[in-house]
Amino acid sequence: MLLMEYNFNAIEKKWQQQWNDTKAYQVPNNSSKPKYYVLDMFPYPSGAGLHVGHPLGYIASDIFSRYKRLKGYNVLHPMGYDAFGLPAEQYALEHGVHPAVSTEQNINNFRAQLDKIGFCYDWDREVNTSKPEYYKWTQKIFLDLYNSYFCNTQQKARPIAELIAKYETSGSKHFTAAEWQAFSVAEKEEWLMKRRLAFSAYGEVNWCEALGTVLANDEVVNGVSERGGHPVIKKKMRQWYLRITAYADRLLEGLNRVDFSDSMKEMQRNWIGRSEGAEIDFAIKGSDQKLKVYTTRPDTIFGVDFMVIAPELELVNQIKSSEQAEAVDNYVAYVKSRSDRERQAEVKQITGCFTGGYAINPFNGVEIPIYIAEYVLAGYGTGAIMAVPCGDERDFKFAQHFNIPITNIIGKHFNGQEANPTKDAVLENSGFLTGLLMKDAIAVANDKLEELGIGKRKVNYKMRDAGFSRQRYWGEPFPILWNDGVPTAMPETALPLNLPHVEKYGPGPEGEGPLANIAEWVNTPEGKRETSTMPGYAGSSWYFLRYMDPHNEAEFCNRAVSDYWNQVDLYVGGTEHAVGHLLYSRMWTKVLYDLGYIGFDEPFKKLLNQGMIQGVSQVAYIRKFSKDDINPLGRSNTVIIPGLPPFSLEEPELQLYSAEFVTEDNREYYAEYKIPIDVVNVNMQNQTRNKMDVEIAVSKYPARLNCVFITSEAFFYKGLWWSWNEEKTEVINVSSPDFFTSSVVEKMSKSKFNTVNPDDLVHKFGADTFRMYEMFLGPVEVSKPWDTKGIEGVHRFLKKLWRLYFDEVKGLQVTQDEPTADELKVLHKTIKKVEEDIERFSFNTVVSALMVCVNELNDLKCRKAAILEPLAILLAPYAPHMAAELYSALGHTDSVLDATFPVFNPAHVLESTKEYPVSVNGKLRTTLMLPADADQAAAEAATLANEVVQKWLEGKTPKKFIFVKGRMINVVM
RNA sequence: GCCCAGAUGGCGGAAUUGGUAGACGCGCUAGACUCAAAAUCUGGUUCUCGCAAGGGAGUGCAGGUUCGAUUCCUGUUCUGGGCACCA
Repeated sequence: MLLMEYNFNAIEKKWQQQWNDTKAYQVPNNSSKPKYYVLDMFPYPSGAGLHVGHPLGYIASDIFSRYKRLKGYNVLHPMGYDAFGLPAEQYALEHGVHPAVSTEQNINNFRAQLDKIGFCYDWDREVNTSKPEYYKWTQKIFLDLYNSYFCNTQQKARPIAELIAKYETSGSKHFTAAEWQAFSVAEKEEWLMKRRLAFSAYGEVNWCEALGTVLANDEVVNGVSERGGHPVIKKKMRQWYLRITAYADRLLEGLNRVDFSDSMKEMQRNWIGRSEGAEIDFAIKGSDQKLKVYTTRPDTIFGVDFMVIAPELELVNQIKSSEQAEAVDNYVAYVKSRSDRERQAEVKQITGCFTGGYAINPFNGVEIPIYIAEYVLAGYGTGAIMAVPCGDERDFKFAQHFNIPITNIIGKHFNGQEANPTKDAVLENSGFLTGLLMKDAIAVANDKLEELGIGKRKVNYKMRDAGFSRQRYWGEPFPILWNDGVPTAMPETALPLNLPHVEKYGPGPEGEGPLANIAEWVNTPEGKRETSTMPGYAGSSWYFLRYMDPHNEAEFCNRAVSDYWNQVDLYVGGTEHAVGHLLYSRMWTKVLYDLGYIGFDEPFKKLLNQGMIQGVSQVAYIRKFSKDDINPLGRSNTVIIPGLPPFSLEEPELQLYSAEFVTEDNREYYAEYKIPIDVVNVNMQNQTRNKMDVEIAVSKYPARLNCVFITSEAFFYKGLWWSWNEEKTEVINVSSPDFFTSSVVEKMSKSKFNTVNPDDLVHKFGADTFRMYEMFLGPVEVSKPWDTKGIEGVHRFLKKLWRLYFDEVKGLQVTQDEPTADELKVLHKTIKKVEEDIERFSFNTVVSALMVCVNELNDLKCRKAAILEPLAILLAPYAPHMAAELYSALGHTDSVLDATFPVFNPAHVLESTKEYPVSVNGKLRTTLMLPADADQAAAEAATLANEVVQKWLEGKTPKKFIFVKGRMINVVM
């Protein structure tokens, strides 16, 4: 009976088993077919499991992979796990479960969920970054980074041995060869550290004294630790970094050679933040020190009214006057508690502090007061800016706030009310620059600065070197040993350096990671091990290479294999990785290319961004009562229920108000409360409202039994509805009075009770329906809320499609008759649409096209194999199980996976006539049937003879007649 | 605050190059089948005036360019993502 009706459970089980048994998704590393590499962004196997938002991109890439296979490609489509990371360690801290254990559980769960959806991954290529077989190579690539430097002449990475050889023979601009040879090991290492691509230096971290640990930005909320609410300050610690800034220009250049969206490229360009400007040295009054500022506008140097330097600069202590010392120290302490983002985001409230020091303008000798302010960050430029209030809005506000007199150098272009950042004004009041157009003056000022030796042109990048160490346990250990503060690299032959097992996940002494607690691991005869571990992006910066050659024990990826698979042709993932992962992996690829390990320097040829599927949270309200308040029904806050002790409505978590009570006016008196329950949409006066069944809600979540659900009709408490009777509150006999919720669209998250689990949907409707529905929701790149209701429409469509082939009673009904012209037209129209839309990643409209096709074939009562067989193949990327079943029912013993995609024949869709829309003055008035080859003259004659057109012309002669062949007709009068 | 994106019926969305706005699906609604229900099938469904024929308005908001704008330009509002230790 399997063949009669659409039994998706049996069909999907059968084909998944068969594809598994025949290794149908195994991909060889060589083939006569052209190659195609489709990759999903590396997932972190979170403990929360998959919700319907996760597989969106996986389904899109799966469809594309299957499509490419039908088109005759050898398609690499792997999956694996970015398994190191903070959440597993956090879970270990709280529950004592070792991260390796919880990670494995999560992976098993993740895999089981993925398998149900029917993906075509080649699971023989699965990788896991937390396995020594994998992180051995992450460590090896780290050593390559450590043992390389960026050669400015060749603009590429070279082995550091070449640099050492150069130092030994010819020295550098800082030292002679003889001096180099006389340096101690530590001194040599200090110089080399300035060049290594992976290097160690001091940097600031979020330090929480109370917890004795370094915190991730995620763990800091409003300046205090998320756990416990302890103060968090900035603290300098020795850290590892990757010298990504050396690659800034090449990362910019590479963007021209990849197919990413313009906005994605724009975000990366802005992140890199290349700017051309000048560094200028200002003398400091009464000091030998210089104040070095970076500016992109040296033309405004005569308009400098004050300087602002980053509060954390060492210089602050040297220039602060004794009168200002206390204020400066207080301000510096305040800034230490602020995150970089807070420091830049705060614009309304201007903060800062005068240091008491003055810089001297080199051109006119004017004394310029030096301030510190949080909006200047030490990491960008020189950490000091020259402020020109007439030309910069923030400087202007700062000057106003501190009553600093403003110098006007642009005459009438500055009105004294707001700054004018123009470059097109003629400079006034500007010494040797007076009379020049500002944009021309930039070069003149730069020339002068360089001539006088007080400044030089400088290209700057906003991007900073990437912090590469974490004071954590669950990450790759560094293959580095320390001796008296000097690091040495372990030999590659000693890799992997295994992550030791620990029993405790708490921090080590001095904020070091948990590894510092294992003395026997840290102390070795060769030196002390580095105790921090690598960050999450270490393993994910090169994983796309390991998939090509996942079991290679001799190298991370064989060169011949990476030459075959080459770049990832299609990379699918979210925009949230725009500047993190994508930049890091692009940098690593460039380094590996420079060092000759691979033959391409951009990892991802085409990037497809997937939108986020948001959850719809249901909200009830909690009344925020004040002391003398009465509840919204005009009664006191106490509800009396006969036979029960009176309860007060002043225990907010217990009373949930129906949304009908909340209006715009009184909204401030209510707080939102997320409800874990599905709702029913009801139409009321042309408005959709969400009605919740309180009894079901309570039965599903027994903890809610003690809640009071308040509606205008009655309230629900302890499983009963009670009336709002003036005299006495009594049980009423009603079928659920309406309890309304309002809905909020937001990120899917367990805490908001708005997650939807794909397993339930696959169980109820089948994987094929689920896959199609995810695509049908909308464009894959766009974020949209999930609505489970619509899935039934897609399920109905698949059943309808099934019934084209099968009669419930009579079974397979397909005939071998010759198809009619109409039937061929429907098929070929669909082939064209499906192919074009998949090629442009418009996956949602493909589903519509298939629906239209099935509707039309149904109208034509088409049961012909010549039509239905190609249709099954068109369906295969989206609903592979059903397609396989139909294909085999049509008599095929070969696999639908390797069928040939139907070829579009334009002869079948030719039309002899075209219905033209006819507008008068741009407004559509009628349509007109014309021969497809009608020319302008014929069209004009037919149009003017048309009754409706004549009516609108009112006897006048049209001024203009517009005819766009095959498109439209417009008569202008 | 800065960077990026988005806004179209009751809902998700379609309109690919500036050319018939609302395909397809959900929901709603009327009907067929049924003792009834489910399932299935058929019709209707942007708003608005009108018995109808036929008008008018309409793609967040305000302008502009054009014979013609959801599409291009300027400004603006709101929503989402990112902002360097979540991944």
